[in-house]
Amino acid sequence: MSGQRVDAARNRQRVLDAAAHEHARHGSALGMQDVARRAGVGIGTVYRHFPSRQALIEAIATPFFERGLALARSVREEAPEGERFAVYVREFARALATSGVDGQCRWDAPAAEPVRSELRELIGEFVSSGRESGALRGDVTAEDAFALLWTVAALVEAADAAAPEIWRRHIELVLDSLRDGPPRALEAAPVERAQWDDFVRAARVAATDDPASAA
Amino acid sequence: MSGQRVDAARNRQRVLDAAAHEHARHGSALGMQDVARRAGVGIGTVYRHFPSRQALIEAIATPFFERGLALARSVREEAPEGERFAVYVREFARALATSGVDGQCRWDAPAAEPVRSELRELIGEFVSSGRESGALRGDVTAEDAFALLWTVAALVEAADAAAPEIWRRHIELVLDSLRDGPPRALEAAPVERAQWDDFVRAARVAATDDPASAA
DNA sequence: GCTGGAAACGGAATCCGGTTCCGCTATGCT
DNA sequence: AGCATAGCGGAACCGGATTCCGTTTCCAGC
Repeated sequence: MSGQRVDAARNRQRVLDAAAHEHARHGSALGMQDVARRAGVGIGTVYRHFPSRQALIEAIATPFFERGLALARSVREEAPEGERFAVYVREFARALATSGVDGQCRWDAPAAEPVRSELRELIGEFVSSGRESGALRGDVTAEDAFALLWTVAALVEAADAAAPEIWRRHIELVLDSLRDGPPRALEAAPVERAQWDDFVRAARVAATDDPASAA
Repeated sequence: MSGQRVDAARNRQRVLDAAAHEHARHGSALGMQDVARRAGVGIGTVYRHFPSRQALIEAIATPFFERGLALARSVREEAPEGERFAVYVREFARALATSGVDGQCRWDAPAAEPVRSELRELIGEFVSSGRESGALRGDVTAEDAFALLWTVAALVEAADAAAPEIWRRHIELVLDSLRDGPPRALEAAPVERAQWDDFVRAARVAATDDPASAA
């Protein structure tokens, strides 16, 4: 892997760049032919570096996973013990909403295992420190927190950038369910019916497919 | 639509039956050729009745949506005012887990609009009656309830039948966030790390694709 | 009951996009 | 410079959705 020819390394990078560009436009529906053309290489070359479309997509997604992990690390450094999990969920959602990743390159991709594993550690820490400092209910587990992260990801993904109000409010609501003590008044503004309709519409389009637009 | 030939009506039904059968086996990855063969008709006939694969899948999913709606109606009749939303969420999750529907035929399909619309009405009723009877927090809206349903659906879908403990527990947790008064002790058993791993594995397979198995 | 023509049908042909294959080329080591 | 080989390009292959059109079936009118 280290002893590869310089031109090979250069091409690999070109493909990666081209793929990122295509992915930004067409989501995970990107075409291999298009990637090859944009990278200025043959399709064979694309397949030399990434054995399948799926592998290519995962390769693009990797930086995103790493950013998610880096985010968790910085939350551990900077947020007060009791608030870490809540802060992370909010930041995670924001990152996801702006990242443009979609279902095909979820964080459950096999290649992301080490990242996910470390993230699990961190979430576990957040939960236990939250419990110890009395901010989280005593019966909440790391797995609960993970499940919550999972559902938040699904909601954000469906809403995309279309309707951040939806997931912002929902996050506050469910974070409340983990909090120790009586529920607080929601700070987020209630979601209007019209916003909700936009959300559903956007999710529908995303589910159907994305013939997307140009730019 | 009413004045169609009898053979056409018969064939349409055959296609629908065959498609349901294939869908049970291969999920939304069902093949048009296979459907045609099993129905004993030509592919052209399949396309005459359902203009695209997507349309066919939605047609199969319709009964599921209707069952979801029927479920809501019976909950309205049979559950006490304060409990209706909670009961519905649990039943909805159970139905989803056993229905075999997957992402491709989400309840956001355009064809399901009338069903979804009536469901929205019912959910709205559940929420307001729950609030009035003091079971739900005063600041919870129908849209909050919908968002919760959405996330639960995502979690159940990912977990499939693989790990019901995951979503059962999560549902109790988030229902708590809507409940008025202090959080109760969770009745559901905590999720073991091993169960969680199974869940992630299952979700990963589902996301990758479903080459499924035979039966 | 017979017939004209519209509605349906069947399935070969087409389109499309991912993947494979293999002869050719550029690299870098001796 | 010469050679072994990693790497390249892109035509060919393949599977699956969709289209097209000649043929068949139904049924309303005679």
